[in-house]
Amino acid sequence: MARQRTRDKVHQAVLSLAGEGRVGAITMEGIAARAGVSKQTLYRSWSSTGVILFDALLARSVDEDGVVVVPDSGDLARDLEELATGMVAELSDPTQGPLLRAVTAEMQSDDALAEEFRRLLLGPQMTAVSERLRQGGVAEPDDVAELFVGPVLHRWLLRSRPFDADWVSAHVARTVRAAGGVRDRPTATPPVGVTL
Amino acid sequence: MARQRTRDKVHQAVLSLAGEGRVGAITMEGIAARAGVSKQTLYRSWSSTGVILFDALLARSVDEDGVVVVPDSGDLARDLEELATGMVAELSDPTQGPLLRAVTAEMQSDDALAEEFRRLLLGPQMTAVSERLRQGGVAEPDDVAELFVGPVLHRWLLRSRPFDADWVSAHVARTVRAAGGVRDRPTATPPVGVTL
Amino acid sequence: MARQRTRDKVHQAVLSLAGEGRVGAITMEGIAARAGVSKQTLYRSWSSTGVILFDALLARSVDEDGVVVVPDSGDLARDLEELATGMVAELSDPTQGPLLRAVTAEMQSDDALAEEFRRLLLGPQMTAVSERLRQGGVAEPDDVAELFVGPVLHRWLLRSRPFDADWVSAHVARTVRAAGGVRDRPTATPPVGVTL
Amino acid sequence: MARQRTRDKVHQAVLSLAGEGRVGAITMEGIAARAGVSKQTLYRSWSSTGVILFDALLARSVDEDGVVVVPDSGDLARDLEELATGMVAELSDPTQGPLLRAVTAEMQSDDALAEEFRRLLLGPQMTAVSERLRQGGVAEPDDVAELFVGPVLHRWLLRSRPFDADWVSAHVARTVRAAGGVRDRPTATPPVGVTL
DNA sequence: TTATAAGCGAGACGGTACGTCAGGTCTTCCG
DNA sequence: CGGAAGACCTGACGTACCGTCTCGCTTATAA
Repeated sequence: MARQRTRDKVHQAVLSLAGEGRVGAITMEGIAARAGVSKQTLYRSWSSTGVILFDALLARSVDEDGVVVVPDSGDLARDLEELATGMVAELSDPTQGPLLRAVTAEMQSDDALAEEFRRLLLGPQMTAVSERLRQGGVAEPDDVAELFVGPVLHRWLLRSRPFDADWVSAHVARTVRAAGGVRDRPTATPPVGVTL
Repeated sequence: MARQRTRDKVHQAVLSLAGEGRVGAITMEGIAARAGVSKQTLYRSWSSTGVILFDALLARSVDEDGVVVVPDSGDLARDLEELATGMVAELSDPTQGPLLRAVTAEMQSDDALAEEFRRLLLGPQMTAVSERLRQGGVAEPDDVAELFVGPVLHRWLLRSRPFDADWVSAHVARTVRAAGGVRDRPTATPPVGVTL
Repeated sequence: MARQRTRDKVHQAVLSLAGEGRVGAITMEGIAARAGVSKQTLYRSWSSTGVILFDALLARSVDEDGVVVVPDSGDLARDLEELATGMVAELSDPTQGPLLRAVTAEMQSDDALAEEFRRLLLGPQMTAVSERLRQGGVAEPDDVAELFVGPVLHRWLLRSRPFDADWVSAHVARTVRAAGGVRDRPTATPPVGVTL
Repeated sequence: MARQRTRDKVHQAVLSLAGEGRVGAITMEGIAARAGVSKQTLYRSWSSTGVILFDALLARSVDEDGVVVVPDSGDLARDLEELATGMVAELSDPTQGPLLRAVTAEMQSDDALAEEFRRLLLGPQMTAVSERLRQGGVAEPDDVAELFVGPVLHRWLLRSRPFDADWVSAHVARTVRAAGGVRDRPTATPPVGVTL
């Protein structure tokens, strides 16, 4: 069956539409037209634009192996800074960012989508961060992961202030302080990974 | 433009519709019908459902004096806990919560709405929190305010986990630790207020 | 585009609405509702109520073969009288009359509709009358056809006076006189027909 | 009070709007705006756009004395030709023509307007023509007047063919023939007039 | 001269219809 | 026989006018 072929065309169409701005204006009809696919075909596999956007996002962000990678150099502060910088880059990406915004918006009124989002994207990422923190000897790694990620989300979703490198460093410092200091291993081990 | 009588009818309609769940399904036509008002009248004063929802929210949350009040007992940890508990209560309120969700969602694709939100709601609130932190001797009060509020937003918007009292306490403790400890005044002063 | 089934429903709806008087109050929404059809479906095939009314009129008046028939008994005066009587009957018909009134009214401000009207309804009819006059040996048949039809239109559109049988006879006599008398064939031939 | 002043402003506005084409698109709001008058003032004196258009038309066509003038040189054919030429000129006038079209259209679904039209415009004009024909010894002057005017209306309203001088002459000849020939006075008398 | 009421502009208001867009479903027909 | 094409019903969009209804602001007489 031409399923994968169709998925690719649809993802391609979504990314190209998203790249043109106006992510909020993406419609089933628009995607169908751009992908050269019938509306019926879309509805057969996805129930709403939100789901399609999320699917496209996922296909791109877990590129091949379905693994979330978190840096693990042995220096927690350095790793957190790298992590935060990566997040900021993704959120600022002209394609990824708007897609994530749209999905986050739709989640607010679509429970099923929210569930998928948590299960396939948010959960693994939070787990990976938490795991890295536990490696570093942090006591309540889940909560500290939240403390680390929450302010980034706040700035981004509420658009309060732009990101800059100084803020990222200071934020890492605060997070580490909140965690009760670092007791990281002195020697490096392989990076932490979580399979989706 | 719109007479106060009309505004009241519209806000009333929005709240009643929001109370019935399905906030995502609120439409201009639905509001007009419920309020007993014509569509033209809505469009004359508000440009989208998002703007109306926000207006209704604002009218309700700054009831009379347009002032954001933050507790100030002299004990920063206690005040933050009270503050967080209040936020959680609002976010969990069956009317406020869904309205805020809807507005936050629409902000993602409506820059003007986002601007208003920041100017009239988010800004004053963040400023008030920040001000209380400064009173408590916190060094970078704006950033710490963000650190305090961000994780709440994260849990709520991404619906990762429900709120509970223990988490609130622990979160306050982490925030205080991240702020570098408290050097609060020993005696109470009047609560901090910020006029919208 | 539109399926025959849809066209039939629409024509049916128009005729039923027209039969209820108030032809001037016929609207796209009204037709859609009565026909059990969506507005989109109407707009897909017809650009205005005028066009729909005209289409319904046409569908009814050229029932099957798309031919305009003019009597041809060999006696021009008798044929013209029959023709005029038929016209008067149509204009007085409780469904046809109001429809024609409405279409004529809309033609005054819709050039495209006027063009269609001329091409598909007025033209063939005038040609058929003219042809019959030519058969009767009338010198300038087009102009005399106009002389014959014009006063009927005048009475009807300007609502100056009602039609009666005596007037019809006298009008035919005047027309024949204006044509310079009759030199009709003594023997009957098949009636004149013009294909639309 | 300042009634006449208002009427003038309104008539002025109507004529200027009519001169811009799109007579069918003339609205109460448009007239009010152009005339610098409130809608209430319009509704106080006129019940619909059709009535206003007709009023403006009337104010212009019976300029001062409210009299319809028909030429009366003693030569009926010549007078009819002059008359027809005048009618054609009016119907072709870039302001009068469209106004008349619009009024004629609205008459089709507004009985009260139709009645006024007949009483104040059509009636006097037909009577004047008929009177001139009677002067010329025509037997059934009312019907012949109709025979004379009808075809002009036919060409104009149904937009079948443009007017030209040759057609006018031929039409007058046909009319005279239909009337049974002319038995006009050899000497001229004052022109026939009918007071509105 | 000052109230004082009538005439008027401005325009908010509840409506109806407009013409368009997209959401989902169902049918047709081609490869 | 699966999928592209697209007709179809539905419901909401945002706009234009409708006809009614206050509002204040002239302005021109009556107190």
